[in-house]
Formats: sequence, structure tokens, C-alpha cells
Amino acid sequence: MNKPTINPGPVRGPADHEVRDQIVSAATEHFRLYGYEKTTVSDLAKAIGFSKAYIYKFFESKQAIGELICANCLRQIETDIRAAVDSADHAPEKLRRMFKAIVESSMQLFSEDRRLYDIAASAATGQWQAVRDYELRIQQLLQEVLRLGREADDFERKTPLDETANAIYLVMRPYLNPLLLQYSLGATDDAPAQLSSLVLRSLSR
Amino acid sequence: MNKPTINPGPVRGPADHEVRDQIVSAATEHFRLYGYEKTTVSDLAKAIGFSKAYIYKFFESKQAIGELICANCLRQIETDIRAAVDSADHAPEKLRRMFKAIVESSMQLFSEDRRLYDIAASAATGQWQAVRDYELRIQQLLQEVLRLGREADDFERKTPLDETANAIYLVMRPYLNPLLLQYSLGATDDAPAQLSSLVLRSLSR
DNA sequence: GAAGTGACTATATCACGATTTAGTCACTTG
DNA sequence: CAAGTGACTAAATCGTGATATAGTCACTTC
Repeated sequence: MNKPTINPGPVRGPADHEVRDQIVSAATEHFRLYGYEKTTVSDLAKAIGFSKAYIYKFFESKQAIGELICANCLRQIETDIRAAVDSADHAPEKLRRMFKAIVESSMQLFSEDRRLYDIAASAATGQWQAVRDYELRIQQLLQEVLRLGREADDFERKTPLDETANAIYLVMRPYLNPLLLQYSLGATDDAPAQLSSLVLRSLSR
Repeated sequence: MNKPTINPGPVRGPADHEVRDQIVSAATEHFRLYGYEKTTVSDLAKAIGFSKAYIYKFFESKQAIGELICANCLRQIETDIRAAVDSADHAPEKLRRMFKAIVESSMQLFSEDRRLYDIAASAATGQWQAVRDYELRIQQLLQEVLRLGREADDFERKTPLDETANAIYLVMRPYLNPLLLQYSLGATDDAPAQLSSLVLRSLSR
């Protein structure tokens, strides 16, 4: 159904074009209202008043459109997370809030905007590039927080930074990946608090 | 398809009966060879030379048979894990080996015995009692190791024991639950090592 | 050459009748 | 009463032909 994105491929057609934007906003609306699967490319064409064939002048496939919308969603979550991190002064609290924001923001997408969550789920099962990029950026953010904490002498410095980052990332993953999230919650809802405490204990000097 | 087991229910028919055992071993074989879904209750009946109706004198439902087989599988994994824990002298190493055994033993079920894994997956999606029991027993084992480590002065004692246990359990969960496992691996295969190191750091005094 | 499309194909999805399957029950047999 | 079953039903599953959909291409228009 969904192919893993190997080569993101050069954007088809003019990268900056009014019609491209129209497609994107029509897709966002339709995906949000009816879901990714239920929306046909013809629907999108009809919505913007062009033929279906024309859409393929701008996007390689329906999935390519989905990936873009999905990437936007994930970027929104990422923005929330970054805001949460920025809202704290010190690394330990940054980490706590990061964890909390991950769960809350993902859960919001999951529960409030079920239809959009569907895309993210498709993306995750199909290993779309957008998800990999997102996970990578979160990993980098995490590393940044860790570095900050080490510089401020809040965190231990013996363990190699990238090993620490990777391990903590593994702890976070079940709450980041939309597919895993639905299983991860339900277990207990103060998981993020307990886990960030554990992680912080592991970072203490 | 699968109903969450609310009431495990009293065993139907005589609890200790030759035919019950026959059913169980026939089911084990069939599920292993053809999978849970593909095996019909009539198949089992044919295999033991009785009518289908007779099977229902011993089991409430097909799922009840599945749960039993699944419980056996999980108990096997649990045995492996306990063996791994027992093979080490001190709590920290016990914890390391526990983590490793969880992943390895679950993975073995996953890859070697794909058909049986299917049951476990059905069980996990359907929230069968067997899985909940299994998870509970692992949690208890974990708590036991932690208690041991605290007594031997290997682990910190400030954090409440059950909070620590729960948090660590949350870290382990993605590798315990067969459904989560398939997503959790593929990320990196030295996840167990990295995670147990992190956990141990969090336990250090 | 840029903007745009109708008509086409191969594949995926759907609707729906035919078949299986889980599960029950009244009944037989010794 | 214990051991056992054929015949039944409701619900799930399957097979299949009909429909819908993703994606392409030759073509037109300006």
C-alpha cells in the first residue's frame, strides 16, 4: 500500500507555483476532513478546479502529497516540543518538558485530529521519509539539551554524548512514533513523568 | 475478532482429564504449524478423533484454547528470562541479562516460530488475560531484582521502589510486548545494551 | 514552450452471494 | 450420570465480478 520512501526525489514541476500551494491546502483540508485513504486525487483536482492529470505535474504521487502534509503535521508537533524546551531555563527541566510535550502534542494529533493521525500512521508503517526526518530532528534536539546540561554541569559527562542521546531517544521513541503511541499509552498516563525522572536520575552526577 | 478477557472464567469440564491434554497438544501442534487463525476447532477435533462439540465440554471458546497455548509460550519466555536473571550473582548484572533475555527470547519466538508469534500478537491486540498476567509477573521479577540490588547496596534507595520498578518496566515494555517488539527492533540492535546501561546509571548511588 | 486535459490501463477496492466457522443444544448410548 | 455427537444458527470469511482509483501519455490550446 505504502512504499518506503527511498529517494525523496526532486520536486516535480515548478517548486514555487500558485497551483502547488492550492493542491497542498486542498489536500490538507480534505485529509483532515475525510482522511488520507478516503480522499482521491480526483477529489483534490475537483477542489482546485483542474484535472487530475495536472496534479501529477506537481507531485510524483498521492503519497508524495501525503508525505508533505504529514511532514507539516510533524513539524507542528516539533514546534510544540521546541517551545516546551525553550520555556525552561535549565536542562533538567527542559528534558522534563520535552518528554511531556512529546506525549501531549502527539496525543492531541491522535485524539483531536484522528484523520490526520491516520496519515502519520500510514507514514510510520510505510516508513516514509518524513517520519525518519522528524525522528532525526527530535534526536538532534535531545542531543542539544544534553549538551547544554553538560556545559552547565547539570549532567554527568562520563558516558559518550551520542550513546546517552541514543539511549534516551530509545526511551522516548514509543511516545514519538504515532504507531507505537497508541500502545504505549493506556498503560499509565503518568508515564512521561516517571520516565523523565528515571532519565534524569541516569544523568545525575 | 478477539475480545479482551475480562473474566478468565472457571475451566469448563473436568480440569484434569486426558482429553483436555490431547486438545492442548493438538492445538499446540496445529497453531505452531498453521497458525491460530488458520486452525479451526473442527481441525482440532479431527486430530484427536472426537467431535467438535466435545471440545466445547473442555474449553469455553477457541480463544480460551489460544490463551492457554499463548500462556505456555509466554511462560517459556519467562523461564528463559528467570534463568538469565539467576545466572548472574549481582543485581546490576541480573538486570543487564534480564534485558538481554527479554529481547532475545521474544525475538526467537518472533522469528523462529512465526506462527506462534501470531497468537501472541492476537493476544496482545485483544488484550488477553494471559498477556496481562505475563507482564505482571515480569514486573514482579523486576521488582525482586531491584529489591535485591537495594539490599546489597548496589542501587540507590531514595526513589520509592514501585515507582522505580514501574519506570524501568515502561522502558522494557516495547521489547516485552510482541506487538511493540516488531517496531522497537529495527531501530538498533544494541538497544537492550544501551537501555540497560541507562537504567543502571539511573539506579546508581 | 507553458498550461492543461480526455482517454486509457493496470491495479486496488467494494458489494454481495456462497461457503466456513464458532459455538449451542437436544439427544443418544452404555 | 459420564461420554459423546449430529444437526442447527448466527456470524465471519471468501471468491468474484463490477466499480473506482492511481498514474501515464499523447494531444490541444494559447
